[in-house]
Amino acid sequence: MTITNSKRGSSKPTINDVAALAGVSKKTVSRVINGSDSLSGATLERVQKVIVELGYVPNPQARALAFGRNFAVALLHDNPNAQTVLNFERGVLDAIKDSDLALMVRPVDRHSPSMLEDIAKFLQQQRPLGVLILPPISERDDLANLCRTMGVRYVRVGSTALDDPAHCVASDDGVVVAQACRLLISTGHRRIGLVRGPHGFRSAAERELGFDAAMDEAGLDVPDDYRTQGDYRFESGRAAGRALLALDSPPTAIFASNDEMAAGVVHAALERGLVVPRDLSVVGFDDSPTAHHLWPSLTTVRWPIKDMGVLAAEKLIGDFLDTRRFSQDVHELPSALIERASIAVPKT
Amino acid sequence: MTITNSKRGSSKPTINDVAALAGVSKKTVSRVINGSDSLSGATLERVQKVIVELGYVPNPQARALAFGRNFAVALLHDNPNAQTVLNFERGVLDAIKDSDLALMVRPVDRHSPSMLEDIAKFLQQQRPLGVLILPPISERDDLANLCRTMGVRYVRVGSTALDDPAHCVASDDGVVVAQACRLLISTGHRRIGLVRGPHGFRSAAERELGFDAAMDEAGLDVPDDYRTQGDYRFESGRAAGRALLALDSPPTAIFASNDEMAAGVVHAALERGLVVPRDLSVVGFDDSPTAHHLWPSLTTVRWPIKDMGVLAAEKLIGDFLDTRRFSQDVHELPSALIERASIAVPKT
DNA sequence: TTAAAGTTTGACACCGGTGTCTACAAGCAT
DNA sequence: ATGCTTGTAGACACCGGTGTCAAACTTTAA
Repeated sequence: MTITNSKRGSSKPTINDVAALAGVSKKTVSRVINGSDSLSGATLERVQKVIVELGYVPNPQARALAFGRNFAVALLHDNPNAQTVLNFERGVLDAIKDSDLALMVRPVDRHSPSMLEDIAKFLQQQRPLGVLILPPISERDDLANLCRTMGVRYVRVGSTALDDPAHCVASDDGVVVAQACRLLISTGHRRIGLVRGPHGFRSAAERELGFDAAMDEAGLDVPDDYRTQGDYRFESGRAAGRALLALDSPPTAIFASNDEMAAGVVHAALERGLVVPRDLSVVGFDDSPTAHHLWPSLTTVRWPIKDMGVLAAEKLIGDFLDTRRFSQDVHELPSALIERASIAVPKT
Repeated sequence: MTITNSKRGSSKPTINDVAALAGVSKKTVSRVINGSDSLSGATLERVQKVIVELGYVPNPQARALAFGRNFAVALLHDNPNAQTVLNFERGVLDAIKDSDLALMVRPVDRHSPSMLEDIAKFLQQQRPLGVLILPPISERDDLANLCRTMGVRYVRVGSTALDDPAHCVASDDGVVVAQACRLLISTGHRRIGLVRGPHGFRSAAERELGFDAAMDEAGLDVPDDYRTQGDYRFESGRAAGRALLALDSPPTAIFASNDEMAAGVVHAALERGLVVPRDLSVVGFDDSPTAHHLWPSLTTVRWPIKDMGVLAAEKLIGDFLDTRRFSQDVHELPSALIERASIAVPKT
């Protein structure tokens, strides 16, 4: 026993204080903290009692230094949608709230040429246990490779499985979009337009696939000019809406690949003096606040984003958590179709 | 000189490697890193050269342990508005991007009885250099006191100066709201209704004060039933709108204390078959995505939230930063009135 | 009964920095 | 030249944990 009591009586107790009071070595206390094996029931109990008595909490900074890793998980995102990021964050915090893990959020800039380097530097410096990656940057394989080569755990969140089940959490965009489109079809629509998401985005491709599936199923033919290109932003949706509505035989319903663009489509319709949904039905995707606030409120698709946060955290650092809500092998979570007021029976 | 080279050649260089290569002691390298005084130009230069050569970056975990503080600033928020949080975050990151500081984001639950304890535990464990507090929890003096007694620096963000200039960053809500209301008045409105923010919120009070100022100035009398109570959420705005429009002599314009409630007011108007802005002018506050996406797009007030992030960070940890954009004594930043399409000349 | 194997625990170095105190050199007044 | 102050840099302990390795004790097998 070479342990001395900490000098400053008022300060937070350290591992040394616990060790001294329990009459064991630091290392033994460390073993108790980390739930290591090979501990006799007697010592374990004694040490735990002292820990509680002193209200001892291990110092994360010291642990990080000795362990070579920060007891934290990092969230990498490129602000697809503020509400999404925050809700996901809530999910992650929910999952880790009983552990002594921390969450660090890292916004990155997808358009910066130094993005990968910046992230590499961040991972080098902060050494989180692992990273959670939100779309759209979750789709980048080079980022996943970076994590792999740097030995940092990662979980990618996406519209579809982006990686093997251990490294991804997915929604089923294609499935719900098909469901949404079937709703349009069963309401009577035959001429249905599409506003795509940006090129190169997996989510955009998945949603279009869902759209196609529903159209095929119903034997509906989609003319080329019914498929318009957007970039997930409001203005692109408005432009797409204007183009679609200016066609000789315009669609009676439009599926926009996200809510912002759907809002743009609604604006385009209103500009022409059309009434939504009487003259045009619109469906969006995301269930953003906008979808709720728009008039008419928008029928849309809601990602189970908070649950995805929980699941992603559990996948990433399940071994550090003592309670789990999801089983190991789940990786896809179902989205929900939120039916609101933007769909009606077509006039003709 | 008691320094030995690090054994593992491939690993990141440590302070020991730098010291050995430069032929100085660890402590001297430490002095260089921290820009301490009392260093001869010769050694400083030599050490700096080696640092660059080796690509040495100090290990934040080790620094945190020795320094007794994490080189990070924490952002405490209660999700007033997702976009606001994220934009503020951007500002903070902008300010610290050239330093080796990190940002940790901490959502808290204002309604949880253990909020203060949770935050205290967080501060104890993570030991950030300081905390940035976003409204509405920034308004809580007990939180500020907690920081003060725990010796953690803090800066509070609010609608008005919540603390002495060194500890707060403020917008000028009252001033812009008055300006917005003057715009309504000069457009011809005489019957102007108000949807208040929730009781006990400084921002709500400030905005009402601005409203009052403009009304007084114009000698307009505001009947009691023109002042309705909201809680910053959509539904409360809709309810308030319904109540106002059901009055015998309804207002021709309504100022809602935030955009969500303004959206609710717009819904209430549309429900009655009114056309906005022809039959009712509406002004909101926040410049949220909703304000932009609504039809008609909403005239509203934009907080300089990103700049407030920069300013708040500079106030909090200016001594760790080598570049500053704002002068020490600025603490109020001007908001902007964003004129869009929701105001028109009243019919009568 | 004794050797071999397994279990539990401690001493000690170490992670990579910073604080304190001291040694030494240079600059200044006496 | 002597003594004193000031500036510069090093030795060493320390922050609060974890890894390694060996000692002490227990159990099992011969």
